[in-house]
Amino acid sequence: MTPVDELSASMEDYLEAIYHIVTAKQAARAKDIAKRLDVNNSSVTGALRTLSEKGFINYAPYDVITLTPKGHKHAEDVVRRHEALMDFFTKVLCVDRTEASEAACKMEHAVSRNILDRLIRFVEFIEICPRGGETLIQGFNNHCRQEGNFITCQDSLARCLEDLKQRQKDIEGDLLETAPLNDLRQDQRGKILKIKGKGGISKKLAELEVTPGSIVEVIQTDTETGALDIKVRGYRLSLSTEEAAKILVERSGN
Amino acid sequence: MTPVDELSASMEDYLEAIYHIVTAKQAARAKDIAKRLDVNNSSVTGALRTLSEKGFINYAPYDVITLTPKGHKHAEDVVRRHEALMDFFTKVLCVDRTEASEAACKMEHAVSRNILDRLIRFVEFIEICPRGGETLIQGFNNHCRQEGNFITCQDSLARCLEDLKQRQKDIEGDLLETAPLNDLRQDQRGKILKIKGKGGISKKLAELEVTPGSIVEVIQTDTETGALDIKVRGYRLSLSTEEAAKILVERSGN
DNA sequence: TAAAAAATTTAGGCGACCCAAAGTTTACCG
DNA sequence: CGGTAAACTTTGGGTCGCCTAAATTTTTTA
Ligand SMILES: [Mn+2]
Ligand SMILES: [Mn+2]
Ligand SMILES: [Mn+2]
Ligand SMILES: [Mn+2]
Repeated sequence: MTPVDELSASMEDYLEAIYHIVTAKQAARAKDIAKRLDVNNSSVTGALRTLSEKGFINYAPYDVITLTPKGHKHAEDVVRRHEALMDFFTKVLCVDRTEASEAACKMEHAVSRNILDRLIRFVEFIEICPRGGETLIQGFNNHCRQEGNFITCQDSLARCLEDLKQRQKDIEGDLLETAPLNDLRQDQRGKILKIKGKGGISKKLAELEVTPGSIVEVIQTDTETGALDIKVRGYRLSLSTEEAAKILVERSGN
Repeated sequence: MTPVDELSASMEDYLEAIYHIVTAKQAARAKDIAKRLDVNNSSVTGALRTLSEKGFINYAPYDVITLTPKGHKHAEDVVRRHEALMDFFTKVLCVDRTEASEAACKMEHAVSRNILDRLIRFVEFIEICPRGGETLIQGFNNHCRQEGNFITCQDSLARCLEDLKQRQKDIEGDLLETAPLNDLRQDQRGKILKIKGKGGISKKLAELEVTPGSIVEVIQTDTETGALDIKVRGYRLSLSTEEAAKILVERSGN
């Protein structure tokens, strides 16, 4: 049998499914899982027993299913891999979401820690680098489609220069500003300049290798409490206003 | 049982191993395969039977193993996937070769046709695009390593502009020239400008979706016959001098 | 509250892998 | 030619993931 802390690809998919169902509703039932993964009910029971034996889920026959802390953590990791691959496929390679998600769900079990990390950083970099961004992706798309009426290196270079100069103008007009993270609104992004303090959130971010230069995206804001859901380096985090205030970012011009 | 034309991940690995062994020596023996894949001899026998039944290899008990045309074709496809992922990991993500190869060999079985295609084109694009290339990758590496002394968007953009201008100068001095593919030497690359003729090589390239704009790399040249081994869109091809002469490329400044 | 319906589990089976140990075949040498 | 070592195959046994059919439990409904 596989070691108690490890999961086969199939078991990871079950765990992932449970995670999504538990997030949407309160708890998962075997039937939901079977439907989501398109497998037979009895297959689910078998998987549940395995996951339960290994301590990933709370499960008793006929009872409702929830994740243990260990299971939750592992599920989040699977989801992170899934989303990271998905982001790369959709944002960089311009593959449509359905196909990207299917491929991601197969590949997520085979990607190594380190390569995943580089991939996340690469997408981040392409999105934020002045020579990357939208226009690079556009250029890539043209490159893919070009049939005859392509451009020479020289022309291509000239165009790139044009493009960057234009962007410089845009940015100068826009005057990028520095702001605490809690000033950002939903869907805005920023580049981390500084993380104040030593313990608490600062430590946590350091553990995740979130450093100045990393890109943060605000996923959601709670208008009442001011709490933020952010995504950084592939991780989804929730921050209180106080915590967010400690993070200084340069607003991304977008 | 899986359909007769399809192979499981495991069987693909066996096929891949056989391909490499057959390429190196004349034919493969069960023992070589077992050693290469680090599995038990008896597992190899089982795999050989399966591959033989499905028509991928020529195999008789106690005899030497070779690939059928069908097997050769499928093996080349597996290798193409392996190399494409490997290229992306090493050239773009800067992962070291050993790790890249391991990861590629796991992921190669999960990557979809379309995504593989986009990936190959992306690597090609990054290598050839003026705003991509070496300096972009360097920028990416800096982005990964930066701890505190990172750059703001504005500075970053200025640097990029500098870099592109410099490159423009380099290119102007170098004056890129147009040449038939057979003029390129080993390890040189070029961007396809035009493919002359209708049938033969032209048709074959069209089938592989090799079009003007695609990047060709010369892997090896035969000084006697002038034949070329090239790599284009992830495919390895052998061309005679006459065939190569029909392909007009713009020399890559590298 | 008892029967019907729905959900879940159990039992049994299959295919794809893999391994250890035991048995065969082959190649080669004195 | 016989003996032997190396290479190879077969046998038997185990895991994993999935399925169907049948049994069991829970929930709904009349
Ligand atoms: Mn998956
Ligand atoms: Mn997934
Ligand atoms: Mn492989
Ligand atoms: Mn491989």
